[in-house]
Amino acid sequence: MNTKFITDDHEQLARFAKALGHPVRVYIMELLSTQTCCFSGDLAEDLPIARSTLSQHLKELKSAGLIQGTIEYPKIRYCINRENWERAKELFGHLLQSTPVTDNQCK
Amino acid sequence: MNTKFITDDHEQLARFAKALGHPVRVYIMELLSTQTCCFSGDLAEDLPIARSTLSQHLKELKSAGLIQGTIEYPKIRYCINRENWERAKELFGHLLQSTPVTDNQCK
DNA sequence: TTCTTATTTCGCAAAAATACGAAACATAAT
DNA sequence: ATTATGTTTCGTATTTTTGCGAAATAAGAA
Repeated sequence: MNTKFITDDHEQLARFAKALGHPVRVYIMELLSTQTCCFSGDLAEDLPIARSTLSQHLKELKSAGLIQGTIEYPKIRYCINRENWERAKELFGHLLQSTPVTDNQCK
Repeated sequence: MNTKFITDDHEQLARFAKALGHPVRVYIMELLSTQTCCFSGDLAEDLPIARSTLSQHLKELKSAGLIQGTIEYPKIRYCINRENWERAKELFGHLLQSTPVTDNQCK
């Protein structure tokens, strides 16, 4: 409980991870990361959940900064937020690519 | 709601992501990914949370398969579960490294 | 055997996530 | 002005997560 062990990067990474912590949201991000964009209705046809539920998942991804929506009436086009996606890439990459030492080197 | 849009990989990635969806757990995994192992008590000294709370975070990481503990009385040595960590690396890597096309290619 | 140590489990409470259907919204078409 | 369309917000219920302190546990030391 000393100075500050949990950094802003830890917090940010946790926020991104939490947003990815549901299969539906993983599915959406995967789709968006290959296809650049999509409409809520198209997703709704694929996924076995209510549209209102899907909308909430989109809202979460949006509030985590991973996607953004632009209105194209009567639809809404959802795309990846590239800047933050890059940031997520960096943070996850840093965490996952760190190479654990051979073994048994506890402090 | 057709055949199966959400795959086992989506589920697995979501499970890993969810486990990483808390700053304390990110901190722990970062520590373990550089330092190979640690004891619950050492973490407890660093982190501003009750020991029982820390224990629950460790339990969650364990049940997500990201870490494992071996008893060394009176302590417990926690290490990364390398096999699953590799799996997480693959899954996250695949998702994050996919290159979105230039723009505007909705279906 | 009794004490000590490191950690976990238990019991609880508060907050957040998940999900649904109904209703609301904003615009474009009629 | 009314209707149609795609999506979101609202209200609600259920489940899960987060957090704490107190009690339990398990083994080694005294």
